[in-house]
Amino acid sequence: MSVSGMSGYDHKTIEPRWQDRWQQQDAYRVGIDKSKPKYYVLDMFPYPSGVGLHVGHPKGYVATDIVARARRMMGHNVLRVMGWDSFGLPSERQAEREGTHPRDVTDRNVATFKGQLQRLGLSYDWSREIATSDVGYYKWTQWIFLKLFEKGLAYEADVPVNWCPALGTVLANEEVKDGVYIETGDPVERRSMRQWMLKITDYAESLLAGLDDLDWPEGVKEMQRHWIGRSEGASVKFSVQDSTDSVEVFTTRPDTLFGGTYLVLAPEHPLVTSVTTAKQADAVQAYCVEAANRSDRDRQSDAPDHTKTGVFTGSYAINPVNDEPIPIWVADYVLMGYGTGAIFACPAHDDRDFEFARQFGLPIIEVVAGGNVDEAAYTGPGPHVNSGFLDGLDEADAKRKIIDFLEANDAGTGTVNYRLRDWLFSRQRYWGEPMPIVHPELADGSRGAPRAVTESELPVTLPDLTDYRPTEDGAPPLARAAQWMHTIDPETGEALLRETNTMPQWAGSCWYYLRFISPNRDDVAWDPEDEAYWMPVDLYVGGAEHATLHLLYSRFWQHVLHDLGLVSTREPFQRLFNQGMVHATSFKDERGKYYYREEVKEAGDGFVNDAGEPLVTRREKMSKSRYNVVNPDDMCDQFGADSLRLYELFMSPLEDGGDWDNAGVLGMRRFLDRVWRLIMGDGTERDSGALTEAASSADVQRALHNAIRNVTEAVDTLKFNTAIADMIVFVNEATKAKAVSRNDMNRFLRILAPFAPHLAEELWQALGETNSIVAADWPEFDEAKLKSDTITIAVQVMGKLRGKIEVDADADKDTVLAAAKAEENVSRFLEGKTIRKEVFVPGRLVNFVAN
RNA sequence: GCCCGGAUGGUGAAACUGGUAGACACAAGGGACUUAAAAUCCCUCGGGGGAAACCCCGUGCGAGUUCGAUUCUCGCUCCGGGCACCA
Repeated sequence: MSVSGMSGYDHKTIEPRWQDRWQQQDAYRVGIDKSKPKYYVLDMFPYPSGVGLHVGHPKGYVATDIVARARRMMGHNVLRVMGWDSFGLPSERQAEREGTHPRDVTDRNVATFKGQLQRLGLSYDWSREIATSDVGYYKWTQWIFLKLFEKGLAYEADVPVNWCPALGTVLANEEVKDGVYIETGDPVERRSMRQWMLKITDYAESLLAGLDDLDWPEGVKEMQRHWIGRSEGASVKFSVQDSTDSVEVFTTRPDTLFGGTYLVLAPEHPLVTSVTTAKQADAVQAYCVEAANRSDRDRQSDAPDHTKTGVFTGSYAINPVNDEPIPIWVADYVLMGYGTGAIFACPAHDDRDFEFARQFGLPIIEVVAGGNVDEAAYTGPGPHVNSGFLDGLDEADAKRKIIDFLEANDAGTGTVNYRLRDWLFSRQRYWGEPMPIVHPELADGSRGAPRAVTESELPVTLPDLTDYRPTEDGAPPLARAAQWMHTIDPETGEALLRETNTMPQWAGSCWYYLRFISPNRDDVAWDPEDEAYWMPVDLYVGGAEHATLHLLYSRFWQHVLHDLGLVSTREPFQRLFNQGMVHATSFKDERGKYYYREEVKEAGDGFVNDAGEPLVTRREKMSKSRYNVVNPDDMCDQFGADSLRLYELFMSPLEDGGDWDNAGVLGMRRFLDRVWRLIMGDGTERDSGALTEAASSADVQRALHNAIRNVTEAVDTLKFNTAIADMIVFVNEATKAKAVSRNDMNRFLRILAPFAPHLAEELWQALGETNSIVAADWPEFDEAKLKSDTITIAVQVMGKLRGKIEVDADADKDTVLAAAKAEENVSRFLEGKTIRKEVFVPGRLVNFVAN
């Protein structure tokens, strides 16, 4: 596959030339004239991994680049920036393997990424580049943490973590599966460790409410709503028989309390020991130990296929609605992390309770009519029965009445519960932000209560280390930096110990959109006036994989900052768009080994390897491990960045990923070659372009104005694939006509410029323009030019297409109907029939209903 | 299991609030130009029938609403993503 030899379009000289020129001219410097409207378009910034980019990554960047370039031409100040989410575990691991410092690894990876992005001609203002691992950046991450701490939203707590003894480190939930570390297979155990938590649960209601007005994909909003998981119900107090203890449970169905036949505590519930009778003590303890060894994740992930387990404590609780004693059980189908860690079970109307009751022979009492509770739990609607004063009521009324009853009898209240948990914010890792926290060093060498360092002590810089693994006793790696860890209070001289946990990778990405506003200021995190001008982000484009975590965490910080009066908007990202994942063909043999495209041969219908064994070909997500990545650098070499940019968006709608095909890039290259020839000719004597001073034909003009209209709309709707098709149609029309006016070509280059900036600039200058096309005005389309004198009307008989007629665009209904009836084929189908109905759709079709 | 998306030619895909299914591109085939090749330009390109005009069938499957359904409704199948004992 190669590009045309005769064409004068040589991307290898044009693209570097204009990239250099734009850089010299500072063409993408963000404007500061605040009288102009602003547009903040943001890409989810990447984690600079060691392997570099493949062609799937820049799809979103190209889309935002087109929006940015077009908006500049439309007269907006555009904030268009790029940075690096550069703290994180992979760099730390890579550094460990190479025996270098994570900072060096990071710098090298950033350089690779940046080089690849720059070749694509993306119009970032690189003077605003940031990296979360730079001291000048993380100083302000620490500053925000102080705000959270001061507001009581950061606290320490003992929580279970995934501890991997072999690696001597704590692992994230997503790194653990089936009790082992997914990468090495080393076993992971649960340990309770003191961890920093952020109280995101305080913002559950705020985060839920804020979603309504956001211009986000409905699916993402739904996922966040589900993640937050608001449920209304009641908290009910059950006193324990013959004891002063009482158990509090949360339920969304307080109306079924009369059907409560037992109570269940989570194995970790603090009352388990005190309610267990001496006779049951051994059994309960054995059960709890076993449950403790299974991680929360395991307990939950295999839940559906597992039969329920549990053990009776020996005691009874008193049901407050009827004073009946019901047994108290311990079972791991109740989770300590949700509600109160205890439930009352109503097996007749809850699937899980039903299964458990069946398993252990516990009674099942129907309290809502409508099902058959001997067969299965009934969760549908129906009148209450066997429920005393609730009998006959529907669910909503029964709930109201029972809550009134509970409140009147001091046995419970109506409450709201959330599925959302507090955010585990500390990591026992090196390559992250140190926490701006110190503890008094007590006489025995242990740590006292945490307190914040003063703002003037920021940044708390990350000390240099050579060994990044946690210490033998499980302390984070920063504990090795003894000199750094031991410090003194600058005012009192008190001995202090620095916090040795670092922040998770999410921290830096939580607020980077704010730092881009004033990236080079070291006196403030962001300038308040500039913040008020630029925020919120008008368009945020990135992968759907961040639907909950990153987007929820960022919103949380923004809400807190808004409550503190530090930012002007409550929501950070007004409009969100998820670009799709790019797929490519992969080749795999029976053993599951992958092959590169170059290693396989076509054979009949399929492909074989060198040994002639048939291979399975599949369309899979593009990734290094599947041997199906395409490097954007290769595409830039072969076809040029402009062709690559066009293909990224032409291949499919932005929200669908699409299947990569190098031949498609060639197709875009052919299109650009035709654009070149229209203006420059093919380099031979007999053809020196198609430009005329006279006006283009009506057909050519119609195609041009249609393209202008659709490209203009696409800047807003992001439907670039069809916009590009319309530009192609114009170029095909103009090529066929062999003549197009200089003026029209001038207009066309301006709508092409956001897509293929290098070629457009080259040809723009060839037309005699002296200012850069980057700063040219956006062309308007002329509605009148879109209309044609005649239109084609489809003619149907009984809903089937029988002919087409050509009529004047302004022909009235009677004229059109007459012409339709006269059409040869149509008249044949109408012959001998009576027309019962004439359907007339102006400008489109007529349909005769006849029999 | 639950929630959210999808399914259209050999391929990626178009089709605006129900109105000419397959724009545009890739691949394939044919032709022109050329000593030849590349490039370029032109033609064909959902399936079947027919010399042609045209006809029949066709948007995952099965029903329905309608003059008319890729589009709306109901019931399925398959694929992708998310959540998964959340009381």
